[in-house]
Amino acid sequence: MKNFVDELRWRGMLHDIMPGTEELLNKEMVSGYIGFDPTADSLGVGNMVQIMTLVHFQRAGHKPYALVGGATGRVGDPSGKSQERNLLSPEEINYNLERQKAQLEKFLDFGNQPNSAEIVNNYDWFKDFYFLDFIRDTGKHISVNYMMAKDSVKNRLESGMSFTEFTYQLIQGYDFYHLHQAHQVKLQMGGSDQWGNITTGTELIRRKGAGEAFALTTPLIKKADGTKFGKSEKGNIWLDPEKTSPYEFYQFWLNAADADCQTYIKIFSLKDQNEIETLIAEHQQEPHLRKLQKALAEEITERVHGKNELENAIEASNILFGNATEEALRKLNEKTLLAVFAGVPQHEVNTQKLKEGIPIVEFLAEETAIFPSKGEARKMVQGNGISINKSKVGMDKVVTEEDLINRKYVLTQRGKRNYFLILFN
RNA sequence: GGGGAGAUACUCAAGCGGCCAACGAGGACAGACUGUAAAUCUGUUGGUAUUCACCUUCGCAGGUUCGAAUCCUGCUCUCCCCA
Repeated sequence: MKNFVDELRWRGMLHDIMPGTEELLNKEMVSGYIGFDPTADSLGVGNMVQIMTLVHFQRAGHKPYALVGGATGRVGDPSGKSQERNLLSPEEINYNLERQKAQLEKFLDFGNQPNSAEIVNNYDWFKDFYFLDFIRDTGKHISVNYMMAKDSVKNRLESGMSFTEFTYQLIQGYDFYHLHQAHQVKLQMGGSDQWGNITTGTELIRRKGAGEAFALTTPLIKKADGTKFGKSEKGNIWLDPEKTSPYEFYQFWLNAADADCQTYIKIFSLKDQNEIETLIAEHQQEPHLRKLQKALAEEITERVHGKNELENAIEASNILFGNATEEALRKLNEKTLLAVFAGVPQHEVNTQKLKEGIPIVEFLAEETAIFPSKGEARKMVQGNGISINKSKVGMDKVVTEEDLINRKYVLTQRGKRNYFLILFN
């Protein structure tokens, strides 16, 4: 049995740990769980820290439980929230749960080993709970004073919070108790913002005389520039390829800042300590090669989206950012082309107009709405900022049938990074 | 209730009768450099027009004037001081 706590420690994934936890983990196979909140129909990279915690937990020989919050999702966790949350309908929650389950299965081993992962839904044990039973059997053990002392509650006393959210910690606490009784789960893990909720659980277990329970939290990751991890300009980075294309996903990791990717690789990579330390050392020697970002992006993209999608993402990146020429672009078949430019804004133009040829400014401003006005389009062309099919164009450019790729497409670039795929039909 | 100051483009902020599509700063976008980075340098930043030029914009509505962001009147809103 590997030392799980040590593993988290060198990876920088240990924030807080209850006394006795490490001893327990080194003594026997432990069942531990982390809860996931079904407020979105996909997990995002922000959830990956927790997923990886479970992965390392399982790799150390322990038994991971992923709890999806069918019940808690109906209440709303006030931790770290400054406002009361909107409640989702039961249908939305169920849909979200199913999607998240499928994603968890990509990371954890659900086979037939003693320490195979399991997914549980707390709605299963809460759905038949009677309110009176709950407040008698559970509420009796936890005082309001204790609940009020939690940061998640204290921080909201000024702005106000509903009774519903106030009770959240009891519900989550009861989850722990239930898993402790039903599955001998002795450890709950989570982000450091969950410490309060988790200790309500250990407290409940202790007061109900049910035995020992332990807790461990991971730090919340922040980016070096202080902004929130897990978001790009376009918004959240999701694990669902429908919501964030594998290409965008790959790019997200590839674009990580130098300072950040040293933290990330320890958290998100399954490589061992030696290998990671070597990579970091190499990265510091030659940061411009960005070995870390590449290793990180490749490993994670492959795990989440598979080898095929990773290769497509790399290929797309080479075409979009490498020195790919017009020839390389023309060599792509239609399917790859569309895959590469999935997520790029598209415009449709009538093919008839091509017979005459479309002057570049008209093409940019009127036919495709890439620019809102002709003047702006003209200035950008004069400023050497427009490429058609990877080649810079000047004011004399006229778009004709010769420019079509696969007889249907014209790739337009504003600057280096903004692509527009024009579809002729 | 009394007195004062102000409202300018994405934001801040000049301009106070013609030279104003409006100084400057920030932001944004693009170019060079670079690592698909940071920093730096350069350009663009109301619309139409290849040029001349024209149109629309300085809180809103009127007025004075050959000509108004600029002067006058009314209105709306904001801030400050005294009660």
